[in-house]
Amino acid sequence: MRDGSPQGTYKVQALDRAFAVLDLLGESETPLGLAQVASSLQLHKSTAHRFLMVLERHRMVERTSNGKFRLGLRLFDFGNRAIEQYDLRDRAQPHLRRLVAETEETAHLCILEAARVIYIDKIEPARSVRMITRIGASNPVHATSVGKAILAFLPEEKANDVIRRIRFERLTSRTIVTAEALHLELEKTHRRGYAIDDEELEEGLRCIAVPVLDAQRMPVAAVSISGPSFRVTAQKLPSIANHLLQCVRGICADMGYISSRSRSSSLSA
Amino acid sequence: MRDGSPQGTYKVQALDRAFAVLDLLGESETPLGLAQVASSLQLHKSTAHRFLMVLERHRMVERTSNGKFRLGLRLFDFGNRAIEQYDLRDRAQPHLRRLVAETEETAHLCILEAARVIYIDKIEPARSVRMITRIGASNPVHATSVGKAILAFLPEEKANDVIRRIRFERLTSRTIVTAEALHLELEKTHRRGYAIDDEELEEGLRCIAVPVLDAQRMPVAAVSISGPSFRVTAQKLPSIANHLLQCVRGICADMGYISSRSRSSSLSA
DNA sequence: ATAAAGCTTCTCATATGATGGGATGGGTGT
DNA sequence: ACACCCATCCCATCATATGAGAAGCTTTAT
Repeated sequence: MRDGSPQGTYKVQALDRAFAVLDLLGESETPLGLAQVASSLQLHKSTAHRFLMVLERHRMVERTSNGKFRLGLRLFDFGNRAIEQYDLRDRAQPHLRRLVAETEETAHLCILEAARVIYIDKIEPARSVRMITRIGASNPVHATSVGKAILAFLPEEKANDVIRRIRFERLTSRTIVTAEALHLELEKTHRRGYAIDDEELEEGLRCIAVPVLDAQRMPVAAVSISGPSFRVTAQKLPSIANHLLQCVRGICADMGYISSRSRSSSLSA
Repeated sequence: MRDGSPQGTYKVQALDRAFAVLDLLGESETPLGLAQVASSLQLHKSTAHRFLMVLERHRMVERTSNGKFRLGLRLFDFGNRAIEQYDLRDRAQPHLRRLVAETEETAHLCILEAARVIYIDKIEPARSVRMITRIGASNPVHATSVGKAILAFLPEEKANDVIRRIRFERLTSRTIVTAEALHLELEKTHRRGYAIDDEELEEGLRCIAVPVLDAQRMPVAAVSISGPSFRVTAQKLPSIANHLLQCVRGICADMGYISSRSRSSSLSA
């Protein structure tokens, strides 16, 4: 009973509804009026209104000049508090910046949660076209280089726990969609020392990632470089991987993950 | 009736409680157990437990390995969505970076909400000791350079609305604690073109700020440089102000705030 | 080993507190 | 001026959250 938490029991209607409101506002590109919120969520006007007023009091939503609602900055506050614990982010930034300067492609810093990877930082090269990812967003482990990088260096036990939770959705023609194929890939990844996502998440996008291992050699995060396939070519992979490894080495040092005789075996280029 | 919202009416007990839980976890440095949460908030164990379970289902809180609770990464997601609307932040970053490189002191980007300024970005010089501010946090307008910078360039009307809401708390011996004194200071600020906080928020901390004006010349944000008083000396202020003005000019250009014959009058050095 | 204390998880009868029908009023466009 | 749409507000009803308490589980003390 210590595994997943399939039991959807424990309800507090009001909370579910409130979060549905926040979700809705978060999804919407533009601020929404009361009526829109109410009808989208099948709530009655008065109910939606009451919720919005309470949420506004807590600054979880705010109103635009024309009276419409959007997410409030309190959430921004909470979000930053939530991420603070992972001071990994702050410490990693300078290293990521150097990495981006070297490779001229977009770098991401991710951590694992359940069976998804969450983007906790992103650095883009000045000249590049913007990527669509948003910090805070998440993607499935099985279709990302960062996901595979972390999984490949997790102990069997833990890795299997995660893999069991994956819903292998197909995202492109190359997405890995079976646990067996994933296991094979992870083995290759471990030997190679870095993970590759060859258009498995998105057509035309190639990524390469390296895990950040803590003092106990447990992967706590991963750093990736992503770019259009025509720029991130197969020949360039080893060179990029080298930059990544160096970057991660710097992060580990900064985090105080003593390298002892450390990452020589499977993680040196 | 279009002014403040003093009416604390509109209650949804469940929501207030849930946010109290999040607040508590956000304040706490370390993760808390169920019992701690329940007693801190005077909730009964079962109630607190139910809330935490629901919050966990929504990933608003997560559990550490030893079963304690802390803020969840869903909040990080929401926070980033909330801030996304202000794409000001993204666009301003490179300019702030340059500013920090030039001045070698910490830069902040802030916006006004009610009678407080919210830090939406912070860039620190590599060598500096870390400042204690956290992105997402807020400070009262009357005791910050950014607050005064924005207020000083707001139309009378609006500025007074804000000032009326201020609870003039004293934070240091130099804090401005009366509306009259603040009005005088704002006038000086407007003429000068930049705002100064001379240890009014915190002993030993001196800041200087310039507002970011949109196409209608309305201040939408402010950029500041903060540093220890012994480094940010009176003589250096004009020079720093110049860097700030240049930085802000860049931001405005990037945001598409057409400068027309613009910021020549009161805001050029 | 065993007991005791402390904390979490779970169940259920109760009344508290959220609900939504509907009335009111303000704003906008025709 | 009229009609429409939308936000705000009120209040009787009952669905919902509540909290006392029992049962598990883990850790610490004896």
